[in-house]
Amino acid sequence: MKIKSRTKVKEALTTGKLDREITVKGWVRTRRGNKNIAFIALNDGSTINNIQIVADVPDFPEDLLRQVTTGASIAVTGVLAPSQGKGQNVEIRAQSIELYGAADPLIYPLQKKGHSLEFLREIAHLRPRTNTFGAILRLRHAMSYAIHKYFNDNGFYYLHTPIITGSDAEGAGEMFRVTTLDMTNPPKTPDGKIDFGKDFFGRETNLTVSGQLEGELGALALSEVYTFGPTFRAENSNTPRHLAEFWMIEPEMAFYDITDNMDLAEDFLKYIVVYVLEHCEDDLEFLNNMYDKELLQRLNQVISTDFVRTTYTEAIDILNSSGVKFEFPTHWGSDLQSEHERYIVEKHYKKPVMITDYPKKIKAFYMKQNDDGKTVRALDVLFPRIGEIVGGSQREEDLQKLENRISELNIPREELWWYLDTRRFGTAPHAGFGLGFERMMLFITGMSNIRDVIPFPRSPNNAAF
RNA sequence: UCCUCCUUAGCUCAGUUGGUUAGAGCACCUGACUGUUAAUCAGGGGGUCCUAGGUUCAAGUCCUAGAGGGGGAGCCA
Repeated sequence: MKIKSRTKVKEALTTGKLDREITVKGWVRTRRGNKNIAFIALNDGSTINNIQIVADVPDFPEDLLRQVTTGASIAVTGVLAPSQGKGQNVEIRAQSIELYGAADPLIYPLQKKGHSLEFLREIAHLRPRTNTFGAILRLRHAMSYAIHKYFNDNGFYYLHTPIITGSDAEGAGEMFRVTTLDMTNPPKTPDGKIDFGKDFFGRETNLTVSGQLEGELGALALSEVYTFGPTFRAENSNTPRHLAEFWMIEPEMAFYDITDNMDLAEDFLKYIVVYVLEHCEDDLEFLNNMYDKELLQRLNQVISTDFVRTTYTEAIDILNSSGVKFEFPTHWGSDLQSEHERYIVEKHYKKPVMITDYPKKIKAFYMKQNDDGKTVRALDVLFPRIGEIVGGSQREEDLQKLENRISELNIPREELWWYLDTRRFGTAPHAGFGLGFERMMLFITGMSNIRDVIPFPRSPNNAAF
């Protein structure tokens, strides 16, 4: 499909078919020049690179060029020609310029100078027009596509798990309530509680915190499935690594054990990195130069090394014999804190680490219990700079063991009858994990705040745009 | 939620031991320049010093509270 009479900037810059008349459309990044000649840097989002428009000022109405300022949207028709100046190979000699929309330079917030990421967060409606967010959004798309392609090519089916859930048993975090009840005067039960039986679904409902449980239902029928959708956590987390609304990828595979799970996680993560290195060179180079001089080096290192595979118990031993004084002392049974994870990944191994076999006390009910009676087949993948990027496990497929664990943790069993049915009928070994999409974005882009790798971030006290 | 730092022009920031009319760079406006590269050069306009109290002869500067933001921690992906 081709839009008649419009050439994308990316194509114009790379086509090699010179001395032909083309039309480009986009937004002005800068305009400079004098009363005889004007240079306009035009960008349409198809690439981080701008195309240079050259206009002989006397050929155009004075009023028109005056309005061609940073942020304005224009269409330019002219001849694509080798550039006379340095800095670009080709340029367009403008024959006609049409102004779609001016951007009053007195009040347009974006300037041709750099802006702080904090300032850009306040104008999230305009920040896609910056080099940085153009690069990030193109990478976000490329990664999404790579994820679907990877799973499709490997025989996985994309399963759409529900956004609205009646299950409160997953335990992955605080949930957002979904209701149509009148909040100023909700119906009450005889004992004074809110009567959710009168709510839209006839029960309490929330936004999903994970598609995993439903993912398991799919895996125990289609063998390999994955979800890729929005996920909601109402935790009051104020960190550069947490969002209230984020996207999560959750593959779930029948007949996989914990080792298969690790093999998949490593292969999958490397595939995404290879994909963006091959398809997003310009954007990555820009981010490498502007934000993180070691970005490309780190990405290349990840794909050329085997991830370390170790156990929780070994990790504790490493920490205890490290000689490092941690703020939180480590002992077998305590959860690994950020400082511990960082030491393991960044100081001890200096590469991605997969840790398995955590104490069952600190992990979720559905994880497969090991024969030692103390640990479960959990899997955390830790990345340098990011920390935990993947959390998963082999799942407990034994009905009796699963029910026992549910009882021990006082989880309401009746809400999980459908989940337990999978163990009752044709149960099978299976495993899966969750990848935080924006965490992966942080790693790929070198950005340091998760609010800068999603177009419109939602976090405590912030749902603007 | 806890700890900590920050908030001065449209943006990024300086502002000394509290002391006259609060500064710079960029942006913007005007002018100059026949090919620029975040163009350059000259000139100009632009301020609720986050808000509310307080201390003081005097507060951008010190104190208290609040709001917003950054970083760290917890929760996790």
